[in-house]
Amino acid sequence: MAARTTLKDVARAAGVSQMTVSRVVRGDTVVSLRTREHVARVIGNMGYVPNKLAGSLAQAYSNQVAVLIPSLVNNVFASVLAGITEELEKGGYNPVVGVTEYDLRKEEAQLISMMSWRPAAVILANLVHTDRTRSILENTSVPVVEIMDIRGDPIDLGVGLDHEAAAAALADYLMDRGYQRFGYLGWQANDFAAAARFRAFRARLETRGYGLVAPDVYDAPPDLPAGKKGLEMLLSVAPKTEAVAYSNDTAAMGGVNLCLELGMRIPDDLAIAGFSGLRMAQCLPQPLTTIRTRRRDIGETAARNILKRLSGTPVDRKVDLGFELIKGLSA
Amino acid sequence: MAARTTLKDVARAAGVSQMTVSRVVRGDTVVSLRTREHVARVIGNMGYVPNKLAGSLAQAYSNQVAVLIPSLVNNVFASVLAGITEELEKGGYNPVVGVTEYDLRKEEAQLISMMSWRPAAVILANLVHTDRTRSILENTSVPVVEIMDIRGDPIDLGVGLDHEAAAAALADYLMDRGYQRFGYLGWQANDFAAAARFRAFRARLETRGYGLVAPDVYDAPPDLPAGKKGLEMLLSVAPKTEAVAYSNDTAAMGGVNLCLELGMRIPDDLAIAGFSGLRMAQCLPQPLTTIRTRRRDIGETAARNILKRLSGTPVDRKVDLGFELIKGLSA
DNA sequence: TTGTAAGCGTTATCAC
DNA sequence: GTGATAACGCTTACAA
Repeated sequence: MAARTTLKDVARAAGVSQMTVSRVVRGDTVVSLRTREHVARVIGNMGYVPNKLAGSLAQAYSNQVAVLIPSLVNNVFASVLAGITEELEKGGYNPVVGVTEYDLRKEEAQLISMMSWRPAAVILANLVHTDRTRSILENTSVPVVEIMDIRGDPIDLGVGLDHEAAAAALADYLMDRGYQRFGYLGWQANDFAAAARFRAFRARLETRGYGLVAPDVYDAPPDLPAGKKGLEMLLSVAPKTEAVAYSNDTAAMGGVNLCLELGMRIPDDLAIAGFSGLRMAQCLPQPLTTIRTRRRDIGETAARNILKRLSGTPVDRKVDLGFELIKGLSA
Repeated sequence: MAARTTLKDVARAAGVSQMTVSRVVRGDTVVSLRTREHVARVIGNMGYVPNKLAGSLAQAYSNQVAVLIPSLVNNVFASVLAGITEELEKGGYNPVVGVTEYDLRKEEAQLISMMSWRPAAVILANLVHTDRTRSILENTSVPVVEIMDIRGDPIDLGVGLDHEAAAAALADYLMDRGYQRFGYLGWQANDFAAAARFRAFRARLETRGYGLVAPDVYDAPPDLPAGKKGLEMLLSVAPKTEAVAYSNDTAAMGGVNLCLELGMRIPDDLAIAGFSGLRMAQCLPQPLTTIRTRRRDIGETAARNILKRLSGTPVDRKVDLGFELIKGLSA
């Protein structure tokens, strides 16, 4: 495409004005059918591609939606993003993805960078941000959706679940099952939702007179090998642990694996619980006891609410998609 | 941000021209230190955010790189994307991600949409595209990198591995181990790299007088449950199968799981092999026999080559990152 | 139904 | 060093 063909080129070739071509491109029906067809043909021949840079500049807004998520490798956010993408496309919007790596500074930097593209809306995770980030979001005129955790007050819109309630429900379930010596293995110290779960889990144990024998939180990606290694270390410190709660299903699968290798019986020798409700973890010989969250739904709902808001439809300020305790065979 | 502050506003407030402010924003050192500091202060106070729409329009190119990948949920592409993102950021570029769902029509639509944002470069998967897609890519003046499979001729740049060679290597290994009755379980009929592996695997068996007892290819996401179910069906058709090659590690883990449940010994009753070399699959009680690919590296290299090309440095047209046979305990 | 003119907020270019 | 001016390619508002 040596010299890009522009509206002007098409207009000249079609013998009409730029505006008429512009109208045809955008499907404006005020243009007579005759000219519309004529221009459309010329456009096809010339391989004209509209320049949205110019279009959005003229319109003050783009059809891009800024999406800031902590991690792409984490299956949870991959699902959320899939939901966002699918739903956004229905409205003709495209997600522009930024990865924050659970780092609020990076979130801020990414947001600033994205705002300069004049997105039509912003989606980001959790309710905790830097002051600068908050200030930008509070002052923007475009819709902002904070997803995942909804305990607290969203800046504009919120979609997710109550992570503390979820963790408490799991703690209750485990205590009801009769376990007494609990361990906790968490990852990604900057994952605020996970941190909230950890605190709530521990607090719930304490309200009923129990406590954590050995809590450990690592600042690393919560993958299967990590879950294995974490449990190894925990057991070396507190070998009498009866039940271990993981911050994450994938890591919990690592724990299951270690037990298999050491010949420990689950849940008799050690009970294991996860968080997320990944399909994968339900395929273990003993399906994992865990909390199922509606990840994809969170993404879809966030996107849908943006579309609603952009079209002027009233939207619920906060949407709680809830969670579900999966009573597996691992605890 | 009721009325956005623009370059003009800042200029007025600082008592200089727009151009001077523009220079300061971009870190142009021709501006005297005095004015630079002064203007920087004013910018800070006013909370000015540059409008890249306008900037890129004026410059004819943006700092966005279009990235078209088949799937986000698939861990392989999540890693590739992570590599791309990290490396691109070093050069001040941002990825704009489009998901094609292994559908060439969607790839085409996404590409057209992205080209209208005047990206600085394009990254997409595989060498197979629609005619229209090819034509757009052949005619663009920006760098284009086709990743994953490199057997064949890239339009511009290519980074990946030879999937057929990898599949053949795996077939050889399995035959050398003495297996004779092979099954194959693949997913995502439109995944061209996977399809190439399937053909190559079968072809290699045939050159040595073997063949597939039961090949099955499903058009669904290759997750763990799918791998389990696929194997169930395969064994019901061909119970005497000795070794099953999976198109994908995650699905292979499903197969391992089924064996555990059925009490089948691996690899004595059934040998299982995967593809990708996910860390997760190496944490099974019996590490999976598989082919390790350098996913993250592919992303990094693709991005690095774009940066090189954009800065005028010569670049290898095709980069083969190779693969590695992991001799696990599952086959 | 179609066209004209004036921006949108930057940057390149060339004076000063 | 700094500034005026003309693009960049489109859309809005209004005129014909």
